[in-house]
Amino acid sequence: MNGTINIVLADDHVLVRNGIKAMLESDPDIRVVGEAGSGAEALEVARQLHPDILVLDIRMPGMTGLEAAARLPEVAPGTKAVILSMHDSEDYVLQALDAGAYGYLLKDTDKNEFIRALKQISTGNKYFSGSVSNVLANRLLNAKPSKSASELPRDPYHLTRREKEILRLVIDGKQNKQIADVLGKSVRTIETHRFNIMKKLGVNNAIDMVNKVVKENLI
Amino acid sequence: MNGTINIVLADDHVLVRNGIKAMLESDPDIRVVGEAGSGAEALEVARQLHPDILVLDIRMPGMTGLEAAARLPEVAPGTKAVILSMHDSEDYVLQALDAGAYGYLLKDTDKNEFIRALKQISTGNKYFSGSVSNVLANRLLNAKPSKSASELPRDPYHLTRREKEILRLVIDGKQNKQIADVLGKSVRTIETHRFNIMKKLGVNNAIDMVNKVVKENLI
DNA sequence: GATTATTTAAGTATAAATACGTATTTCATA
DNA sequence: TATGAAATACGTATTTATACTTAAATAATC
Repeated sequence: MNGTINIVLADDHVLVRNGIKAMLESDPDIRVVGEAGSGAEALEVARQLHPDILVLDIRMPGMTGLEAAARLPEVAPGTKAVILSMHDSEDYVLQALDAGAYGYLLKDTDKNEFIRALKQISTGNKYFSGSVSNVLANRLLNAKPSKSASELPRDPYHLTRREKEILRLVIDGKQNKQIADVLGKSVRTIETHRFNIMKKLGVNNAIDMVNKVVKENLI
Repeated sequence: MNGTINIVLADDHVLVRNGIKAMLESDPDIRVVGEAGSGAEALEVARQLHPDILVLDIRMPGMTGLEAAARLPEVAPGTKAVILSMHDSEDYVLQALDAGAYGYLLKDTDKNEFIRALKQISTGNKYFSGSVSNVLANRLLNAKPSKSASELPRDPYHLTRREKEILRLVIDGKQNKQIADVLGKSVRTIETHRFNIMKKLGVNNAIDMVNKVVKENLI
């Protein structure tokens, strides 16, 4: 990353801010340039300083961290909000996402992970504590409920393992020569497999093979 | 659930297995009870030992970790699969989810996080490395915005009308002879169009052409 | 009406895929 | 250890696709 990451910390407890500040500034690339004790104050400081990242405790007097995160783009468009919380409550996590937060970290996140998270976020990625990913993953799975079953590779054509492996490479656009090289086999072998695969699938050319595989979600 | 967590490690490199094993067994609650060097072997060992967690490297000879994860319920219903990977590729992460994996950890995950992840997974939660959560979060956010922009066929390659028409037929699995018949043109004409299309798209074979068109939502 | 873009199509080669049949080796498993 | 499935590989032949170049006949547009 290019240069120092400027951070503003918002938490209504000075002690907590000090603790986090000490933790973060042990890394030479991170600098805490401002602090705030409430959501409103956080926005005000962010407007003045335009830090790279605004770390917001979720629970603060007046305006919560979630609210502040949602308003952040109005006052400091380039600044990325990160929510700090004690709980990995599903509600909070999803609200943070909705609020446009770039991260959701638990307060018991250890130092290394915290720093890693901030660095990743400063590059524009999102970072959610691993413990929180549970919420995201479940949400994603429930969003596409019927999929997970039919998303599993089906196998109605009794393709062997090798055949599937080769099929995968074929679909990836590799030609027989390349596949042969990758697998350390002769081109003739690949051709044979390919012939057998097409026979099993009942198709007459490579493109129909690809279409069939994609459509029927084989592999 | 409050006893020892039994783990089976699957990675095709003994060194990697040893490293992870040493790392994990520094925790008194975790025991590595088996190892495997391939996806198939992993399933076999899982069937015999029914561990709490099966840690699968994503890249293994023959059957990938993702495939093995998907098949795991058939051979060891209670065992939870965790994918280990070098990359936080979006594809892999989502595939892992689909495969029913309980976790996706990057290989550079540090010891504490690794152990925390396994403990959380053993209780039935999911755990995705923070760096990976980026993928999940974006997926969740993009789930509904039915991209009005990318829904429309894009045209960054300046394909002519005829070229698109032919491209459509090619993707439909038609071969040049058939296309020529349908359009009442000579096969050479179709070949020329096809050559020009591939040139414009910058691909070297039909399958990559299909892939590109599908992926980039041309046509 | 001149200019430009598109469509059409051929020439000439090479490379690759398709279509089988056949056959050996490997390997899990009965 | 016999058996069958899977993986390996060659032979032979035909068909398609790829890789260019060139160039004419049609549009389209300015």
